[in-house]
Amino acid sequence: MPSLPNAATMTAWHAFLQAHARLIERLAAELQFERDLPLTWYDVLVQLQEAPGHRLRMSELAGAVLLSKSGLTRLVDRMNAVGLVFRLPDPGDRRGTFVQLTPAGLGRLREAAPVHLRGVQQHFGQRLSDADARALALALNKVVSGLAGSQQHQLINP
Amino acid sequence: MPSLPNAATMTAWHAFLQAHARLIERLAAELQFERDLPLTWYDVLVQLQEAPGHRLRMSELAGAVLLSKSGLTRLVDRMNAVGLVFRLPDPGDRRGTFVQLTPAGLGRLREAAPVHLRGVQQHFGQRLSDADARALALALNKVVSGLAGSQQHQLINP
DNA sequence: CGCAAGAGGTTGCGCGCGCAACTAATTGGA
DNA sequence: TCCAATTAGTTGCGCGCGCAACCTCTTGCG
Repeated sequence: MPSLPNAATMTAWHAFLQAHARLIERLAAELQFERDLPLTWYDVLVQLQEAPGHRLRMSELAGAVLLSKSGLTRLVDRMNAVGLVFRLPDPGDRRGTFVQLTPAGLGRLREAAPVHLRGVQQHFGQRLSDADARALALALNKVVSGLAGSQQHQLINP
Repeated sequence: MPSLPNAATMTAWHAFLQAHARLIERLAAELQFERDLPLTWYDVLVQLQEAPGHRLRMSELAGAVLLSKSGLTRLVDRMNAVGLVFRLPDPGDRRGTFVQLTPAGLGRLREAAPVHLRGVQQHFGQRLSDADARALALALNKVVSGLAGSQQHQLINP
């Protein structure tokens, strides 16, 4: 049975929440105002750009950008409507759908990336020593792998 | 002019985003299913409980829980409707409104806190050594104070 | 085979939030 | 003193998201 968090843990926890909220707010605002691009759209563009053939299955993409299936469906609808991505049926599995980056989408990403990366460096990287960054990555990856290991919350008996 | 983030920074950044998304999702789900309480409500209850007289001004509370004014107005509406908090005019400044915890609200908080704190320990604190926790707090507080210092994004010339 | 069980996506629906406009009260000059 | 500028909070509105139900296609087991 787990005990309660100690003071050091709670301090880290509060700093973590504060940092995330402020950083995301700031980065999203910068991207929106300087490149007219929501952060969610940017995430999709990055994931597709990194994927082989610049395309991913809907479900893979949903997992990568931490969105629900329905949320991604509508997001892809919107991005498709303005020509940044398009849908492509999977010939091998006719249930499946690929999402692929268009040249326009790649262009938008190339415009936006410097703004976003500059923000990450300016508001996050710049404040951290190399040791800080390594310590952060190490500690938070422990947390992530711990969460990935434990299973879904038990809701009902199927 | 800021340079671009290095590899260590980007690694830390990705771990940070992953950890936050997974942790919040998990903690919110646990609180919802075990105590039928949204995480946002829990945050409000905590802030009020910590405040002198168990009450805060709307604007102070909005800042503390990282919500917009309108968002907090509706949230307090809902929590008031089920008797966890109530509004109280400020006699000293008749524009202002206090929000105060009811006994029922304090009760709900006391039921919920062990669940939430157990989750923080189990999914976050437990994975971290004392040194990890201190390093996290130190690094992230640097980030937060950096953000607090830089001013609002310049939108228009008034 | 043939049909039940499961997986991939989309749609109906409602909710929580932010933005901008608004009201009411306070403050600070000229 | 008085009125413009500011501050506190609420309301109208629309958007982005998750949940659950649904449809289609695939898989596996008799």
